[in-house]
Amino acid sequence: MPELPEVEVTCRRIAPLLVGRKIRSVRTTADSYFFLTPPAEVAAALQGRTVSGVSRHGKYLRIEFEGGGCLVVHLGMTGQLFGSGVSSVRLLSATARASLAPEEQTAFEPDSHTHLHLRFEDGGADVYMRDVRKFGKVLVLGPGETHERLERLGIDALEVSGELLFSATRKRAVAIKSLLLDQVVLAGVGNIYADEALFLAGVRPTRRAARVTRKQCDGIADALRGILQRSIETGGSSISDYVAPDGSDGSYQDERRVYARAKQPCFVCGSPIRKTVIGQRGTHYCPSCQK
DNA sequence: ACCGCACCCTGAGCGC
DNA sequence: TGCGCTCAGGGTGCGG
Repeated sequence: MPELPEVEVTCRRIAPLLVGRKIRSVRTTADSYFFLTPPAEVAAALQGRTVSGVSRHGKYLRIEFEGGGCLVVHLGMTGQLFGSGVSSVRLLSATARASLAPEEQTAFEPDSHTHLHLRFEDGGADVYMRDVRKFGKVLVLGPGETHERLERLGIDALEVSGELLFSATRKRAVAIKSLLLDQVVLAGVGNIYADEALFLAGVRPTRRAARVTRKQCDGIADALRGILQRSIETGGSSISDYVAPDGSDGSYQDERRVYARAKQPCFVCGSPIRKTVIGQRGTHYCPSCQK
């Protein structure tokens, strides 16, 4: 489940495969709500364009073109952006990996979930976007054009401060966790990092936002920045049953304190971690450490 | 303006 | 073995 760190790592790894290269042709799947811009228009808009850069805001990626305009990509829950070369192995789903013998794992073949397939004039590695559940999104923006979804995004979560959080929480009746997940307040935080940050800050996720103190807001902001930064450093791994054979993948999953640890002992006090539901999302916390 | 909830999708895991 | 059920969740959009 890609959140800010996973998107940042994807951004850094995909950039060398895109920047400076001219797109020769684009293959897409059939139209679906995955395509905010219809697939035929995406293909037409990308063909012949040269990528000038890749950037990220919150969980959104922008693949920018020389002469203006860009392709906006959101990975949703299961989105993957990767090249046909060395990086493909790490970015395939656990299922796809498990079904392949180790010696076969370098040969990715586009499947029905591969919604974009980019080929380049230089004949080098292809680039794929794959998304099994289609919660991801792609859209094309012309030069200077914007989109409401992007306009509304709050400050990137790596830049969050206690002051910002404090002012955003005033008069808000929602659970503090729901507020952290609100991309209009803060862009990039997802379910895992919200739970982890609230644990580190010692704040119970069900607490109403308006009742969180200024000091606690400072704690949450510090915890968020620290966790996101640390996760990027470790490769931005998300929670998964899969363990990379070579162990070279992101390892943040090994550092989580509460997420997906229901009934297991808290690392600080030993109390069993509790699981509840907030805003349709599984929520994990220590009943003793988080007030 | 704000809040809670249904919904989009597919695969994994479970019980029978 | 295989069916049917439940769960996972980012984000939108609806009704209250």
